Amino acid sequence: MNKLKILFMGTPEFGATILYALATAPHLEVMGVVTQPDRPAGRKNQLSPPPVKVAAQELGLPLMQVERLRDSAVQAQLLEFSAGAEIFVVAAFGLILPIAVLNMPRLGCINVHGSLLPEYRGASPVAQAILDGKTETGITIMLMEKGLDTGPMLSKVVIPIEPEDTQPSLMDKLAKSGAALLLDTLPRWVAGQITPEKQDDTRATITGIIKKEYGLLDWNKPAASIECMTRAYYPWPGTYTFWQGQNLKITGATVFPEEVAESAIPGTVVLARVEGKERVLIATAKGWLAPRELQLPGKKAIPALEFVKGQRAIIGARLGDG
RNA sequence: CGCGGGGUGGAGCAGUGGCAGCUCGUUGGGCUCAUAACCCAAAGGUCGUAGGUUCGAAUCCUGCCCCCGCAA
Repeated sequence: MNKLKILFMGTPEFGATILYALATAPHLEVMGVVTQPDRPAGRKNQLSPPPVKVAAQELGLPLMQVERLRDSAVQAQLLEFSAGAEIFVVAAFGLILPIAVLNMPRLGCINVHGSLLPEYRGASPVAQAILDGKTETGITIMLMEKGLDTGPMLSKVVIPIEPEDTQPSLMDKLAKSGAALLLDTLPRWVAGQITPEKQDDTRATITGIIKKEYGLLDWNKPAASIECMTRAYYPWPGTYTFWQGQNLKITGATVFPEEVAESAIPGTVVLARVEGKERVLIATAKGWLAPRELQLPGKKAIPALEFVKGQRAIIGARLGDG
């Protein structure tokens, strides 16, 4: 039996996990990998390769890096590069595939998407699911068409969201399950054993690209939804507030009911004894938020209680504003 | 050469030329029916590192190492 010849497209860690699974599967052959260019990153703006590039190099696979797919010159290159590929598999690539590209492979393009479609189409399905306090999400494998994540679905797997799941931890689970599902789905689809299921567009929701400002905490929200933010936006863009005009980063949090301390204006920091333990609590619209780690610019993130020992002025202060 | 902050007892911080300090922890003692609360006492620091300036450097100058925020 001939191995299915695949061209893989992806960029971040999620894509790299999928790529490893494809490349090491005995019944498949990854004949090439397409990813985005190296980008300046980090403190010295050093050029860093996307995870999928690193994976491709470790696996010894032919690699092509593209900035954009709209140019006909790039498309011509891609056509040449992908010669022989029967199907394109796309996982968190970060670029929209023009029709001309979608039409290249004989068996079309399929996408591994991090949600249970038609819910959470778009760029940030995982963060949005955590943000919404969902208890489960999943992976959908679908045929790609012109619209954004609108294509017919081939298979799905449901993944529970644990209360302590953060964006990367959930992403990792999704990638692993998605990879397994993909290995199972590909041969069955190629063999004609799957009937694609059309998406119910009336139930569709869209997620956009996350912006830095989304991480600014609003103490007039309930503690529970702020806690979701700390998990959805970890580690990027992170969640933060302001204290004495300085950016104060908050990493992780626990929610406590209103009764554990005397009520205060949202944003107020108090030190209270809860269940025998000393806790730093921040007042919210509903309930208390106990931050796990706090960090000032230029400083390390440290446990809230230790932070307070060195910055006693924060007790009784009001966070937010600027 | 992207911009910037920081390294001080075990932890977190203050100290910008003149005896190294604060909150907490640790250890010992006291108070108490009791305590993670309170009181008293003690231990614990070559102030990241190498050099320089100075009568005198944690503090000023220079090199190096390490940590971090912003921007991307």
